[in-house]
Amino acid sequence: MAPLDPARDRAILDATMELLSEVGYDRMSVDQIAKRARASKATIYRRWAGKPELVVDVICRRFDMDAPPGEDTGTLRGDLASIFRGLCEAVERKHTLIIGLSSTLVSNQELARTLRAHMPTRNLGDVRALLDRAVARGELPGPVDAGRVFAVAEALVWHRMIFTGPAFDEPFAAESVDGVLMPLVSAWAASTVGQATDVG
Amino acid sequence: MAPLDPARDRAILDATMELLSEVGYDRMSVDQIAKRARASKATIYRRWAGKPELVVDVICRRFDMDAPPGEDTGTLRGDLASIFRGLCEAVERKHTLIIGLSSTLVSNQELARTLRAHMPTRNLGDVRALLDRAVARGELPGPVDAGRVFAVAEALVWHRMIFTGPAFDEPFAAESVDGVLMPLVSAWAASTVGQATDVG
Amino acid sequence: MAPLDPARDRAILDATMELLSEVGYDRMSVDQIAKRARASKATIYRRWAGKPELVVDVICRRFDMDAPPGEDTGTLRGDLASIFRGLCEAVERKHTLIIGLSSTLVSNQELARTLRAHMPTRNLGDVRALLDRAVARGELPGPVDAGRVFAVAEALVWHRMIFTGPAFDEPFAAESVDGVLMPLVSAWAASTVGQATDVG
Amino acid sequence: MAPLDPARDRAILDATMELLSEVGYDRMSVDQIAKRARASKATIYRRWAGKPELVVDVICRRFDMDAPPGEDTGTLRGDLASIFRGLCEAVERKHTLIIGLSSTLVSNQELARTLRAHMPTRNLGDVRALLDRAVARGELPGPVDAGRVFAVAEALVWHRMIFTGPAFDEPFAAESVDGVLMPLVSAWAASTVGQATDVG
DNA sequence: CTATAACCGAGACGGTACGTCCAGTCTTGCG
DNA sequence: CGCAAGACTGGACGTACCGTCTCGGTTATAG
Repeated sequence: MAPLDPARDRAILDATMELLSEVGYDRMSVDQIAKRARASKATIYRRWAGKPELVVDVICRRFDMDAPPGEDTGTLRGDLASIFRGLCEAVERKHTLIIGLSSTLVSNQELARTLRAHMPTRNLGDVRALLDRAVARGELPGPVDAGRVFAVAEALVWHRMIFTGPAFDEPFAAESVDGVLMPLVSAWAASTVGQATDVG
Repeated sequence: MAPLDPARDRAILDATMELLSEVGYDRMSVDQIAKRARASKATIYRRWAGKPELVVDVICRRFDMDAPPGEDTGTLRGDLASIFRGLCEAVERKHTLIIGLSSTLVSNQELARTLRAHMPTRNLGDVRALLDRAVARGELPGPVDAGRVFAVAEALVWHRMIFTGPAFDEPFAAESVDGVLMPLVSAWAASTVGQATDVG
Repeated sequence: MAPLDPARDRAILDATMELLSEVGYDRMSVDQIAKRARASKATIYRRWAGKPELVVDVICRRFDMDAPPGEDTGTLRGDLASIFRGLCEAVERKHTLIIGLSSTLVSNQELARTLRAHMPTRNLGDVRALLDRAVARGELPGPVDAGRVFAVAEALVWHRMIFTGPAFDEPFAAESVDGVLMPLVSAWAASTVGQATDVG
Repeated sequence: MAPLDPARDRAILDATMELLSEVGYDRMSVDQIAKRARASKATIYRRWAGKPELVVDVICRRFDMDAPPGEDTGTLRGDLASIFRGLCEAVERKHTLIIGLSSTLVSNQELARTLRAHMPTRNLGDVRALLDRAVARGELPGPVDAGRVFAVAEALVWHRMIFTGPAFDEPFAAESVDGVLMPLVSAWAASTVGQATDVG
């Protein structure tokens, strides 16, 4: 058993995941985690430097942002709305878990980048497919970078969550899709110079 | 001296402000605040219910997001870029202060809304002026809601800060202004139905 | 309440005293002490550097070695036996309390000396009185230094406790009094040069 | 290599011996012992039930109280002083090692008895020889039980060590030999009933 | 000459205690 | 009364240690 037992990793990560959702970051104690995982604190601190690092690891490993795949509704607007609502759901579902991290994310930029890298891959593919379909249908005059679209969508959702809490209601979705995403996609497709991807 | 001495308010708010920038929310203790303000903890707790409330008050009162006023560059694009860079600067300057709040903001939504309400008033006026100038110059075919523009800009900046740290470099500004803000403003001005303001 | 509240001192010392007697030094935890004294650990550690120091203080303040006064039995032998049995009782009664200290006592000789100084004063007076009575009765031909007598008695009792545990049975007392103390006292009284007091 | 390797025994016992002298019983951890002996904790616990048992074994095997044999000085007083100083030296030399045991000795009386049984055999023979020589020379009118003499000497030395630290100076030795041991030996030799050996 | 069995070093594990630090409350004494 | 100073409870944090356990590797005797 010389190497750290991966089964303990899992038990601890699971317990942390549960507690994060139940009581939130601040009111979750390491002793609680240990007790629920039937582990000892030493076992936890042998793996992670502290509570924040543990939670970040939970995010990186468990947080697959498993948004619903994004259906094919037959229209660009419908597809975008589907994706967007999925993103809202995912963020809303995990928000307790995400919250306490911001400070750590900023103080530890490397972890932040790791988190960013692990997070949205799946949805990005969905967005790409969605845009391709729209081009194929003739709804868009040219190709659009899926990354830019997703970055803006993500920015809107996070901004909403940070400033007003996870109130992802219908007006918000409508305004985001009709007021921001659709105009942007149309403009980008019409232009021939929209190559930059540096927004997010 | 029966009423609470306003000079103490100021000393405490100043000390809190400084410490927030220096060490962040989590690692700032109330004892530190008291010591630096040459105040007693009782004096602090007589005024605020707790550490989160104090910090939110600091934000509401001190955090005027004192971005540079936004110059008149003669073009819509230049004006937008000026405002956007100012926003970046403000957020970057205060990011240590802002960061540690996210958890509090989410767990205490009322305070979050208060904060939101107090925060961007000044820049909003600048944005409004900027857009009016553009309409007057004929750069825009119709009026545009300044709130929507500002909300999107804000979302982009925060998203950037949260996920990659405050790396507000030139490519980011260019892509944000040219790739997102300009197309959006143009689209909104062209339409006649852009009234909703519910993005942020 | 700027100075440390003496009432807390007492509560903590009392709790420590009780627990020492109930469970012994090793199995007594500082958390237990805090809980029983309705105190916080911070309050304890503000006063004492650690568990050993606290216990040593308990000894110095509470441990008055309150042996029974030593009755006047009418004979030197009876008086000596009375005193000796009282000493046995005292040591036996407190032995749980005394035990865990030896290591601390040696590593901190100053505390050891303090302890030594505070411990046996009362019995020493009894011994003196006892010897005076014996001289007055003519049982002893001359005066005897009470300190020397008490030191030897103490040495015998501690030696017994350390090596065989507190088995202060009748044979031990008999041998100590008849075999050691009585011959010594007689010899000292007979001599005219027995003034040194440096045994203990 | 089916039987437990005696070389490991020795390495562990040596390491324990060293650490006991260096840091004392309480602050010596089993991990330290294992590390210094280049052994595994399992190897230690395969041989001894726990830290106290290991240390007691160290005492029993290594602690031969290797006092200098006690020279023949030609006089009873000189011989006694020689033995006594040897005892002082031995105790002083090992005091760090001995100290931390008292608590264990008391809480585990069986081990204490074992230790007691193994400890003083050698010196006891010396004392016996010394007394026989004195009788042969006519310095003593009758035989004296060596065990009683040694027990009292031991008690004096330990008492000194426990209460004032190992300050085994010349006055202490003089007072012990001339003031206690000599008078006692004389008294016992003169009596015809001094058979009890129950002091220690 | 393999195979079985015990030893061994290394070190992770659960549990428990330690000593530190912090939030929020309460007390004392001064102005 | 407000204020500064600071002690107080409660409880979480991260470290250290004990005694148990499991892992491979190595060595000795048995077949």
